[in-house]
Amino acid sequence: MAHHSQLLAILKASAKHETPSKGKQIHAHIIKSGLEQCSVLPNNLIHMYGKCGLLQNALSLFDKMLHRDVVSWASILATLTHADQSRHALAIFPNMITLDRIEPDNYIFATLFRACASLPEAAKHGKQVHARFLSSPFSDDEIVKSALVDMYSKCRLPDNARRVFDSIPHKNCVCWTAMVSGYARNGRNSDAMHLFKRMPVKDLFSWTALISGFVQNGDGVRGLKLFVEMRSERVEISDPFILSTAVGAASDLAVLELGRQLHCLVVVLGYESSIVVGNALVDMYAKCSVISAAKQVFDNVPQKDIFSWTTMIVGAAQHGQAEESLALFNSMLHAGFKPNDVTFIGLIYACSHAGLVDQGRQLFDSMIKDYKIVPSLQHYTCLLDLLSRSGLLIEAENLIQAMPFEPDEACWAALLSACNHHNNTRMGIRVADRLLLLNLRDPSVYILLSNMYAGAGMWDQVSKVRKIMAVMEVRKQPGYSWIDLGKESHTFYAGEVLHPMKDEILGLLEELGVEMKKRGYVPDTNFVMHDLEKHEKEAQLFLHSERLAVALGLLKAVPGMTIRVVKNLRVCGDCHTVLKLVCSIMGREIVVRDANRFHHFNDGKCSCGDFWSGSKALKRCKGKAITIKLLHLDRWCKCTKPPEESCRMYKPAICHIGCYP
DNA sequence: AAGATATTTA
Repeated sequence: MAHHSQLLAILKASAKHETPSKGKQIHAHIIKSGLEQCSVLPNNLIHMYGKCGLLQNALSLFDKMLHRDVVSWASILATLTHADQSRHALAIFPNMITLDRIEPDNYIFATLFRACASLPEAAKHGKQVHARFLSSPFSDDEIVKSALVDMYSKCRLPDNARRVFDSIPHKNCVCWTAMVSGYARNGRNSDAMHLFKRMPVKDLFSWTALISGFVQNGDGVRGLKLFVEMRSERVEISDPFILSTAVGAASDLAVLELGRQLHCLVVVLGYESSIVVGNALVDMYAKCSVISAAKQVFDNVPQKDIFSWTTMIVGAAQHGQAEESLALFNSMLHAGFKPNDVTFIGLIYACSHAGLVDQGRQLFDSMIKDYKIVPSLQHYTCLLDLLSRSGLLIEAENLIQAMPFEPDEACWAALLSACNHHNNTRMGIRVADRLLLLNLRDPSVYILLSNMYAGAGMWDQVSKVRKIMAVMEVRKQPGYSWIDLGKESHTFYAGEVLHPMKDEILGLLEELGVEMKKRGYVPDTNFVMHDLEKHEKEAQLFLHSERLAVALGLLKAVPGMTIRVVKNLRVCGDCHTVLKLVCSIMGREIVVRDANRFHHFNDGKCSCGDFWSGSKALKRCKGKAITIKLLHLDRWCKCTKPPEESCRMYKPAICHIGCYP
């Protein structure tokens, strides 16, 4: 057999190419010939196993080693960290000092900080190790400082990161990117931008860090503009993450044409079979309301992972295709995947919106028993929604009392809405009284309250609620809707028509109104919050943003094409009725993505089965603007700002995304 | 002789 140095060379090659078979043979040889006395070969073996993803082999070798040195420790800690076992790494680190009597060196520090970075709650631990690092002989090491910048960035302490960053005399691209990413991921957009501009050398990583920060913070337009700028600076796209980020921005904004262009770019650049990009495309088509295209892309993702399956399951669920969600779930199990917490949220949501009570309950139980997943508040909210929508109100009320979370506004509102729907006034009043004690954040919940009290003839309570509503109205986020017409996109706010085609839009709506009345439409003014005369309320409904956007679509979109509109809030009940009539009068399919789900209007019917008024269970408030936390999927409709600038954004995008100018 | 730092989707 070969010499020591040749063995080393083979181990290095095995590690580099992640092909462990040769390396394993050498392991056997090392044991047979007693070469494990010296730590060099075993250390390389640990490294090789780590690189090849064979954590157990690495651990058992490490445990058996008689003479571990600092390199053995660095190798095993790095292996654990890369295998997503950072907790384990931090847990065994003290043994290095107490049992093996070895002091950490710069490699150890860098790895430990990386481990803390992947555990955002480990900031305290990280700070202790930081103190130790400062008093060590390695306190000037710049790689360790880079790792520290990254750790503080990921532990939501960007200012701590900045202090370390400023202490690095010769900054390389890695630490610049870590710092830009630190600002970007913590919502410090202008700091991120400012620092990015000062970067002496920018590479693809830095662009990705910056752009993904903007997208994650709800500014998809800004993110896409930067992507276009990056393209025009001819930065080579040598990995898929930037593409998945850009596609993700198109999903948030529901800009289908831009999404399609990005899809073309993906194909041109040869990332069609990348899972990261494939999953983003599936999500994009689902969120742009073309669920059939999502399924098509999904079917063509070659090596599906848990994200692919869950994205598709959730997408189908949001489009009201419960059977499809459940069928996908079966295929997923068949393919050998283990569902996770998000998968079950999608599944229970699907059951809830399709009235599949028993299925949904079984899934909830199976999640706990068979998959050992501890249900979160979102899971309980979905289950609660399932029971209450199906009229199992007592069971729902018991659940809200028994669940191990404090029920929030959204939970009570879900139950109240169901009491309303199923005409259970007694429980409704009980729930309404409960809600009235809370300082409600979602103004539209008060409409439910008011209607509930009015139904019971409790006029004192009605006037009390109305008074609160008058104050709330001021704070209410304006409703707006937008429509993507390919080369331009337009945003409408409720109550105003700022558009060059104003007259045509209003004219069309008038005309449609006449035809709707012939078909028996009577405006339902319960959905107007203001205390106004009846005709004034009707005038408000007439200018709801989703109608204006649909009208523009009918006027300008290619004849026969589906009209796709996105609304920041939920579609109001009256608009829901109107859109059912409009789709049938015009013979056009209309799809509206609202804050809660997708509504496919076709042939006078809606895919939601008219249970639109169901729960607001999945709505949460965050900061000033209402963002929607549907299905615990934070990225859902993160547009806290409407994409109003996108009219100008598109044209350059079309030239620059696919090819250079 | 060997080990370390930045971008990512539901």
